[in-house]
Amino acid sequence: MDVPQRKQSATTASRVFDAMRHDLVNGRFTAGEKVAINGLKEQYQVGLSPLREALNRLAAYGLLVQENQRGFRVPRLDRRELDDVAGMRRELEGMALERAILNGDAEWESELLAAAHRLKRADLSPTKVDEWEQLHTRFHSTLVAPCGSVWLLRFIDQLHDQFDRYRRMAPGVPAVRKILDAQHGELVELALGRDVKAARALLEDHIERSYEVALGSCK
Amino acid sequence: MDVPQRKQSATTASRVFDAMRHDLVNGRFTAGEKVAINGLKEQYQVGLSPLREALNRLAAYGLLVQENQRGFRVPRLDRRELDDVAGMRRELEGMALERAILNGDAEWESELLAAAHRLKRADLSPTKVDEWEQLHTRFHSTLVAPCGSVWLLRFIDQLHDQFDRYRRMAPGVPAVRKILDAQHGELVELALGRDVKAARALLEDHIERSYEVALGSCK
DNA sequence: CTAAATATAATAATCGATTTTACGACAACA
DNA sequence: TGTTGTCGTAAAATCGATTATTATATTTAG
Repeated sequence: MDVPQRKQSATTASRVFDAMRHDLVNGRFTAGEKVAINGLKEQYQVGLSPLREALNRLAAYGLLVQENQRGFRVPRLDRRELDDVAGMRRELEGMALERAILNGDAEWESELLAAAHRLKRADLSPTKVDEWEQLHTRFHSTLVAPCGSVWLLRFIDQLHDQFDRYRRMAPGVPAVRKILDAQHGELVELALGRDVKAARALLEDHIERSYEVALGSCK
Repeated sequence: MDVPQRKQSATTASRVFDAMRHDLVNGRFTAGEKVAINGLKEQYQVGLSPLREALNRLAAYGLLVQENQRGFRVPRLDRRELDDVAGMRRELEGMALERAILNGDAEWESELLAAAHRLKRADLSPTKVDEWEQLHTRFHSTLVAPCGSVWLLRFIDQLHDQFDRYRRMAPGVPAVRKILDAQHGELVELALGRDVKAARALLEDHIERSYEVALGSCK
């Protein structure tokens, strides 16, 4: 038996898109810098056409800004932009969570418990941050998954990527991190208990606290 | 005095993106059809590279769907998709209108009046539909413009394009059209009167009625 | 006759090279 | 000194051709 190839016949452009998206969100690019296309060609070992196609997608997605005739730039870290992103996350994820709690079935409950458990067990040691981040993203997306709106989920993902770019640039705050981790468990409890109002309030508080940590990247 | 050239040195890819976005929203492509890249090359009189870059952006934007190794397709018209889009429009534009009414200044009031007036005066004769559509879009975007969130406006634009694709495919309903047109004026009144609740309720009703018209494209 | 296997045609994706545009240094002029 | 204009270089955008993949037609085995 052979493993079905990781992404069935992914195209070069898609692979570059995924890789760059990951690298942008995780702060591997300096905010505000101009993207050196020829440099990226070597960095990702690809040709110009698929690379440019990936850059175009990333710009449409909002992780790059495109200026006609003068290439692509990594967006600056801007306090007001972060305010906007965090505020929209509160609104949209709050809305999505309410709906998810109303719609979510037993299967969702199981997956949510599983996602929370995996996240709690994952360690946050410097070498495994990426893995932790992935589980964290997975947890939050599981939480709102059954909200019933594809577009809402799409917007939330997009905002999450924007937000994480700031958060990953910011210095960690262990004390707050501890609170945030605890809130993940509490969120699961409230969600399973179908306490719509309390769950939403907690999620909004969770985002608010994360926001305060993320602010550290704007100074 | 010379008119600053319409789009200062826009790139070929951007021009194609704009043109195709317009054509997709206005139903110049058959829903569900596979995009014949070589055909488009002739249709828009451009080479392959800028065309593909435009297609990639449109896919990231949601007006095309991209399937690795098998090109691009025009999304199908799907009843549930329309439900989702309309529902999200109600939520997000409602939210944006509330904020806009709280933030909007005198300049906004003027622009809103102007936009509403231009729309009312525009005729809807078959040859000038495009012009009317443009004024209509302009009106709705002016209405929510001072909501204070760039991301909210971005999502609203995106949803508007999605929605209009359905509406423009649907047969017109003159009786409803008349009501909708009247509502534009009422929206201005309520907005200028800073009646947040009533304005939001009316906007949501407005979207609901448009939705019922747009439904005609799914049968 | 049906279904799997193979060959063929169509088209998507990518590459390498060319053309076009912007940016910075320097010179000419006010 | 400050402004404007020109040139050279670097980079972005585009083109034309090639390669890889999928879809279609045809063959062949059961």
